[in-house]
Amino acid sequence: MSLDDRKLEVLRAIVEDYVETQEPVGSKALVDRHKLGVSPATVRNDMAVLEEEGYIRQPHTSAGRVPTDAGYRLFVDRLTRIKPLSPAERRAIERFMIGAVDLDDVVHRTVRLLAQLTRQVAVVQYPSLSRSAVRHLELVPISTTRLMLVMITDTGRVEQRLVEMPGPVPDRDVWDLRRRVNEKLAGQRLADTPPLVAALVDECEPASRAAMACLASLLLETLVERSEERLALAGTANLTRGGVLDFQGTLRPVLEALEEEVILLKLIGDLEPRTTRVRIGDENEIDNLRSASVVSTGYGPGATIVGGLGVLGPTRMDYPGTIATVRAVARYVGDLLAQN
Amino acid sequence: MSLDDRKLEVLRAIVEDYVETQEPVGSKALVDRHKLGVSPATVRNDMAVLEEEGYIRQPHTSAGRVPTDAGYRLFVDRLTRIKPLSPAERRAIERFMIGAVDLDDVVHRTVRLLAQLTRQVAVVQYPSLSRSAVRHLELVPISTTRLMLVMITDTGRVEQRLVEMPGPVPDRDVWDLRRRVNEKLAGQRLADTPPLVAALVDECEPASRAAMACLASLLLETLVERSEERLALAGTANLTRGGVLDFQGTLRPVLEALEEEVILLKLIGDLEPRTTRVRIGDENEIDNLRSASVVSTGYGPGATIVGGLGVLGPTRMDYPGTIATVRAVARYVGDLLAQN
DNA sequence: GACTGGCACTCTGTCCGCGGGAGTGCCAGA
DNA sequence: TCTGGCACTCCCGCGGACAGAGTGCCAGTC
Repeated sequence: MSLDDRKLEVLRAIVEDYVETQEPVGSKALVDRHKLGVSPATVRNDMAVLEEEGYIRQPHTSAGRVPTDAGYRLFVDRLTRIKPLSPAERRAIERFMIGAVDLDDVVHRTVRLLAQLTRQVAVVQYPSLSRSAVRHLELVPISTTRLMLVMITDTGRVEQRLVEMPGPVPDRDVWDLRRRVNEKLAGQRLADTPPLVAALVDECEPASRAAMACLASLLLETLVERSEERLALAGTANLTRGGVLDFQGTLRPVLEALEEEVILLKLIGDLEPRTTRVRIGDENEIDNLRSASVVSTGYGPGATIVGGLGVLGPTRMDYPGTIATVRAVARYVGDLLAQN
Repeated sequence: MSLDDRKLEVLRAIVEDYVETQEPVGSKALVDRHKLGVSPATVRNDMAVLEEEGYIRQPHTSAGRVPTDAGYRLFVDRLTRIKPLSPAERRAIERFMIGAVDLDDVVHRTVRLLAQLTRQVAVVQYPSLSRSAVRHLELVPISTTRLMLVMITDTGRVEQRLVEMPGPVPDRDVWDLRRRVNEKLAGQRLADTPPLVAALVDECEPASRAAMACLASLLLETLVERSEERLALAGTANLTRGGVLDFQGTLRPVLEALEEEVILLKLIGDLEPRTTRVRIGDENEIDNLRSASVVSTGYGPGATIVGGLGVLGPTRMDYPGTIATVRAVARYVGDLLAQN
């Protein structure tokens, strides 16, 4: 056998109460707070089964029960009632995001908004270069042998890199380079550019080939291969809510993980379209985050995904609320990007 | 009377021991560890005086002594022996900074380096726009009525902003605008530009005046007035070292302060040239940081200062070491910038 | 067969009292 | 002016006692 409806209901009640009170919940308290229609003794029997199945556990004999990671997982998968955003939250989103002037601004506002609404740590990835298309490439002479390469993408990102040329480059040549590069690459997705860049060099007359090769290698190396990802973080102070009880005593490992961009990108940079991913405790591959949960999703204009965003908090988290908020914010940001 | 040499020596010993052990230090331990040449009883008398003068205090009767903020202040002002960097530290700086490819890279490496060397929270301000000069302004058409304005400064910063033009702007006009703007502004410090920008509009023939006015107002508003400052942060995990004893129990207020760019800028954005500023505990204007100390200094190529950097940690901090490191890193970054 | 009330049991958190230890302040003497 | 000695104060850690919360189990009921 496995779990009948009432046992699931008991699990839900335990999760909900524990998330709220942060204290192990006992059978008595449970029947008091929830209309389960049965006596504490019955609930105790159900709890024993739930514990045997690994969904809840006792911190110690004769304490109340606490959900395990598996318990949260079941809760999220099967017991979550979709919780619509409150009007106040909707208004907060609008108010926060209105008047954003550029991409940087959008990303920063978004991450703060997320942190504030969910009362957790928020992470927002900038639109990924590899998923963006080149809008324009600009070459600006800095000195006789140095050019600044500025790339503007259709998602609004602006990336720049200094190019050390093999020799002096007269203005005329700069114009020429700029024209060729743009003709070839403008409108192309960055992921598709490598062969085009190679072709650019091949098609070059010998005179300017050296310069073009230099430019091309830089383009490939720094803008495509290293495919620079950026992200913004906010709300670390929220980690200190609820005492140091969450995160088993120390924030240390969590703070350390949050400093590593690579880790954060792994967390929110999952690419499945239109789904919200929830990683609970041990499901996280990163050891430092074994006591944390991450809710993340992709965002982008229309149906395409250009980047990820999400929040991180204790496993003891309001999953329905957090999931709803993350989704809503992602949708809003997507719409904002679509307006460009 | 006030403090003779031996009393100062006692204070120094107390500070040094307390910083190291994080425990109140008593008279006995003091004479054991330091060659003071007097007995514990004598030291006790000196301690009584130091306490009366407000430089040390007892957590409770019959405990050892702990330096007060004033004690640290005196220590920093009068008792700090300059501590040269270890060869290992010098090597770490070199190794860390070598191969930085652009300004973003330099700033990020710097902030991580600082955090690692001092084992504290590090903050680095990007070169301030208002202290930079315009190297080049670029206008890139995004759509018929939208331009992307890209500004490159002599400190390597690249800022961009979307400009919504009053009407369609043909390519010819874009060239014209770009030429005029650059002729007028290139080479000027940003702080000096407002009258020049105004002049730009005045000198414009009526046909393109509307467009220029639009561009000008954006330039003024976002690039000069709002004088956008950026900064980088690293090492927050270091706040958790030494238990939660530092910061009187909760990291909360400190983490909150670190989220506010405005606050951080106030902390490290002090402009006096070539000095290192130390703010100890209560000397901080920000309430949330009353239990923290900040060591900051300016950096820049040659003698000019273009930005600030510093570290934040518990008042119980190794001041001589931290000051030396902050200075050394600032000098190194300055040299790096000068090479451009 | 499923549910319930009752009861004994277990474990935690807390309060209390009690030394041991560290450190001080003071005083008399060198 | 410094020092050794001494009494005093206060923290800290330990063990025991106790109340409270919660459980597991069992016998009884529908």
